[in-house]
Amino acid sequence: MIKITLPDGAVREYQEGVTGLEIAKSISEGLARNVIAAKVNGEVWDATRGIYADATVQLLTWNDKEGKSTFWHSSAHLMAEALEALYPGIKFGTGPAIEAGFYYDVDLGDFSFSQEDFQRVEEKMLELAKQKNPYVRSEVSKKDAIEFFTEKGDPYKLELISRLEDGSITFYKQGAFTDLCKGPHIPDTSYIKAVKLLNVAGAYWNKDQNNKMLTRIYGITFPKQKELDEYLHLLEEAKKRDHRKLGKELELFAFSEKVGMGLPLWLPKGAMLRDRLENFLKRTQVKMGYSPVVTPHIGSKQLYITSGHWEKYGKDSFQPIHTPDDGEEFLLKPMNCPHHCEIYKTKPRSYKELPIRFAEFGTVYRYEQSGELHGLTRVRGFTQDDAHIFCRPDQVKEEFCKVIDLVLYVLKSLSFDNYTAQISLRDLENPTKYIGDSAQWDAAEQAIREAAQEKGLQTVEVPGEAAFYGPKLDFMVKDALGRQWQLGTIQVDYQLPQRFELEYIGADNQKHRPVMIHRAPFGSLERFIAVLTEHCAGNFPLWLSPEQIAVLPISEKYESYAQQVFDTLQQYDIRGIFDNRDEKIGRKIRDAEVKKIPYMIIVGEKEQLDNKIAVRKHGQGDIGSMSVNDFIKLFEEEINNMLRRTL
RNA sequence: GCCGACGUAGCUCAGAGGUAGAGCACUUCCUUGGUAAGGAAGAGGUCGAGAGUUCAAUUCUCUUCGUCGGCUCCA
Repeated sequence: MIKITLPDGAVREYQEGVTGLEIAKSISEGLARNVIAAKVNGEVWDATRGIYADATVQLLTWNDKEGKSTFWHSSAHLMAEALEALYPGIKFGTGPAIEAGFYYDVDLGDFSFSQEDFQRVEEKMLELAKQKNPYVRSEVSKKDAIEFFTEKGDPYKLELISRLEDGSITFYKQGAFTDLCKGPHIPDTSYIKAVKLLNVAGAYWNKDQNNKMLTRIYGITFPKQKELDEYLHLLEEAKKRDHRKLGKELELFAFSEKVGMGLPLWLPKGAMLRDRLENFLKRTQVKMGYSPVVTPHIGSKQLYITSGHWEKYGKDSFQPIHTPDDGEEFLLKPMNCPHHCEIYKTKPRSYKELPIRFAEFGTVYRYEQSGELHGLTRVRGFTQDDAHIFCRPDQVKEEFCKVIDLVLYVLKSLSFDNYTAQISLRDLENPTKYIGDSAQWDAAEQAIREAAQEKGLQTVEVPGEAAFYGPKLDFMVKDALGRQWQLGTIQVDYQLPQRFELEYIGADNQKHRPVMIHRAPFGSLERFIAVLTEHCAGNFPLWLSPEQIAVLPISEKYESYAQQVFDTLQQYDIRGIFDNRDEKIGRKIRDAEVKKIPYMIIVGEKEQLDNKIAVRKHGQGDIGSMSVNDFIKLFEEEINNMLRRTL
C-alpha cells in the first residue's frame, strides 16, 4: 500500500500502481468523470498512469489551467491523427497547447492546406474522438525511437529525438497515431466533444528564419459544444474592440497607401485624444523634476555610429539621407537617446546637479519589417514619451524606483490593472547580440530586480528580451485578441554614457561616468492609444474623450438657447459637438451614442423655459435635468474623481 | 522579410467571362419632431495598380502595391 496526500491534507491509502483516475473514483463518480490529469508531486501526469510510491496528488479537471493545457495538448495529437489520415505522408514538427487552444506544425509536402479544408479536418477529428481511443504512454529506447521515425520518414521528429537523452524518451499513441511526446494526456479521445480550427499560418522550424517554413494549424477544443459556442462568441466580441476597427469608426486615425505603410495619420479626434494624453504626462513630469528638451527628427550618421545603433540596426533601417553637396549622411532618428546624450555634453556637469532628467515626446522612425506592421501597435513612425535620466551610480536604484512609481501612476490613471511587469534579460546563450561587459550587465540586472522588489512588483523574468545595451523592466499589456504588447519600459544603461564619454565631476574633484536610465511610461503614444482604445472599447475616460458632450436641440426653435448652452460649456473647456441637423431628437441621440460621446445635452421647450438642460449619459440614458452650472460641477467632479483615485 | 488568405462606392458587404448592386453615410426637398435610425428624390465606383490569355476581363493567369492571420524581428 502507498499513502496519497490530497490537496485538503487528507491522506488515503491505495494499492501500489493506483492511477489518478482510480483515486478520483474512490472519492466520487462525478469527480472521476471530470478528471483529465493528475498532478503527482507537483508534476502533471496522465490520470491513467500508475503511482508506485507515496505521493501528494492533485486531481486536475477542465477548470484547472493545467487541465486545460493537457486537454489541448491531447487535442493537438487528435488533430495530427486526423491530418495524417487525410493527408498521408505528411511530416510533423511540434504541437503544443497554447494559452487558448493548441497548434501543430506540419510539413504538408505536396499537399496544400487552407481555411477551406478546416471543416473536413474538424469532422475527422470528431469522428476519431468518438472512437474513444485511449492515449497510451510507452517508454522507448532512443534506438527504437530513431528506428520508428526513420521508418516513418519524419526528419523533424528525428531531430527532436537527437536532442533527447536515452532513457527519457516516451511515445504516446492514440488510435492510429503515434507521437514522440513527454505527455501528459487525457485518458481518451472521447473527452473532446467540440472542435474548431482557427487559422493557418507559416512558422519556421525551430523558430529559425533560416529553416524551412512549416504550416502551423491552430485550433481549439472543448469538452462541451456550449463552451465552444461561448468562446467563439467571445472572439467575435473581442474583434469589435479591435483598435483598427474602432479607430476607423471613431475617426481617430487612418493610413494611406500614398503616405506609406505603417505611417499613421492622426485625424482631428485622434489628435485631440493624443494631445490630452501628452499634456497629462507633461504636467506630471514637470512635477517630478523632468526638464523638457526638443531635438530634431534627423541626426548625423556619425551620431549612431557612436551609439552603436548603426552597427546593430543600420542595414535594416531607413537608409541615410544624403546631402546634395558634400556627401554627408543623416538618419531619420530611430531613437532619442543619442541626441539627449549630446545635450548632456553641452557643458561640464557636477555631481551636485545629478540626476538630470531630459524629457521629450520624440517622434522616431524605424523600418519595421513589412509583415510586422499592425495597426497602431507596430508602425514605422511613432512618438515616444521618452526621457533619459543621467545619474550617479549610487542614485540608480532610487531613480529607477521613482520611474516605477510614474509608470504605475500612468497605468492606474487609465485603469490598466492587468499588466505584467517583465524583467527582460539578455540571452546568455547568445552573448554576441549584446554590447558591454558582463559585470555591468550584472549590475544593471541587479538594480532592476532590487527596484522592482522594493516597489513590491510581481515580475516575470524573460531571458533574451533585453535591449542590446542593457536589461529592461517592461510593462506588458494584452490587446483585445490576447496579443501581448510592450507599453511602458525602463532601462538601465551603462553603455551609452561610455560610448558618448559622458562625465561629471564628483565630490572628489575627479571625473566620473554617469549611468543612464531610459524610460517611457506610455512606450509610444501610438501603441498606448491602440491598447487603451481596446481596453475601454472606445469609451474613453471623460477627461480624454475627444468629444465630451453633444448638445442636441429638440428642434431648430431652440437652437439659439442650445447654442448659448454650448458656448458656456466651451468656456469651461468642455468640448464637443453641436448637432443642429434637421433631424429628430431620437436620431441625434442615436448618432451621439454610436459615437460614444459621454454626455448628451438635450434642450427643448421645457429646458429653455426653466433655464436648464436635460442630461443623458452614454450607455446609461436620461439622468435628469439640471442647470448648466450643476452639469459643469458634475462634469468636473467626474474628472477629478477619476484622477484623484490614483493619488 | 517568410507562409497563407483577401482587396468591388466614404463605411459594411453582395455579385458575375459580355464594361456593376444593397444598406448606412453624403446632397436636395418635405417634415419642427422629447431620449438609440421620420419620408422622398439625387449623386457617387476605369471593381487596388500593371501586364498577359480572350472577340470580350472587374471576373481567368502572372507581376506589383496594400490589408488581414501567423512566423521571424522589435533600439
